[in-house]
Amino acid sequence: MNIGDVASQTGLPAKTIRYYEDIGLIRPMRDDNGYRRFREQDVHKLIFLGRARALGFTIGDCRTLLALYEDETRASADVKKVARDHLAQIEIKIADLNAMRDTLSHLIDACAGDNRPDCPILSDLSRKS
Amino acid sequence: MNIGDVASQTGLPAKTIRYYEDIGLIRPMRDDNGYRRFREQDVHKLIFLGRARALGFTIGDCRTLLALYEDETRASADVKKVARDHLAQIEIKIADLNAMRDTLSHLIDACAGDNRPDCPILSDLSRKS
DNA sequence: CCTTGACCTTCCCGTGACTGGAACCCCCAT
DNA sequence: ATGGGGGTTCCAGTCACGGGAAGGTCAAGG
Repeated sequence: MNIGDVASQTGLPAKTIRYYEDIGLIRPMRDDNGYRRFREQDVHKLIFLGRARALGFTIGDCRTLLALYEDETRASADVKKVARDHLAQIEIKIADLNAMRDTLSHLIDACAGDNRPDCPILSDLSRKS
Repeated sequence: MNIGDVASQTGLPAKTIRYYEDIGLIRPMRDDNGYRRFREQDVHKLIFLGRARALGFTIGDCRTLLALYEDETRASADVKKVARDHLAQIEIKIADLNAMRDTLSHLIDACAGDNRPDCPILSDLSRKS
C-alpha cells in the first residue's frame, strides 16, 4: 500500500505518517521508485498511534506504549502506569480549565454587553489588587 | 523601574516581558545605557496581560483586549464577545478532555496492573474495529 | 582603582506535533 | 506528448515562550 491508501485507511494525514516515520515510530519499506510501501503491520501500528494520540498521549508515551505492545513479556503494570500518569495530567488540565471557565463565565454574566464602555471583564483584568 | 523589578512585581519572567515588547504588546522607554525603563502604565499593562493569559486568552485576544481597554469609547459588547468566544473554546477543550478521561479511566480500571502481559489498554488501542 | 557579582542587553536555537508549500519525480490514460 | 493525480524531499511556520551564549553596565567592597 502507498501512503495515500494508508492515510484514508487510518484517517491520519499523509504528512503525519511521514512525520511518524521521521521520528522512528514506524519503518515502512520502500519500493524501487522510492515510494513508501506499507505492510499490514505498519497500518496496524498507525491505527494504534492514532487511537493513542486521540486519547491525548504524547508522542513519547506512544513510543513507550508501542514498545510495550510489541513486548510479549511486558507487565500490564507498566502500561497501567503510563496511562495513570497521563490521566493525572488530564485531570490537572481539566481542573485548570474549569477554573478558567468559572471565572470567565462569572465575568461574562456580569458584563452588560451593550454599547456602553463600562465592562466588568476589563475592570477585573485591570484591577489594582 | 528596570525589568527585574517589573518581573518580580508582575510575576512575569523577564523573558516574557521582553517577548511582549518584541511583539508590540508594550513599549517601555529606554535609558541611556540601553536598559528598558518601565513606567507605571507599562507595569499595569503587564499585570493586565498576566491575568488575561492566566484566563487562557491567546496573545491575539490579549492584544484585542488591551486595545479595547485603552479605547474609552469601546462597547462592552465587543469585550463580551471576545470572552464568550474564548469560553466556547475552553468548553470544547473541557469536553474533549472529559471524554479522554472517561475512556482512560475505564481502561485503567479494567487493567490488572500486575506482572502478566495481558492488558485491556493495549488491547483497546490495537483492536481491529 | 580594580574587581566582583548581580544586573542588563541582543541573538539564536529548541520546544510538540504537526501543517503548508515549493520543487521535483513517477505512472497511467488520453 | 501531455495532463493529472499520485509520490518524494526539504524548508519554514505555528504558539508562547525558555535556555543559554557573549557581552555591556552598575554599585559595593578591598
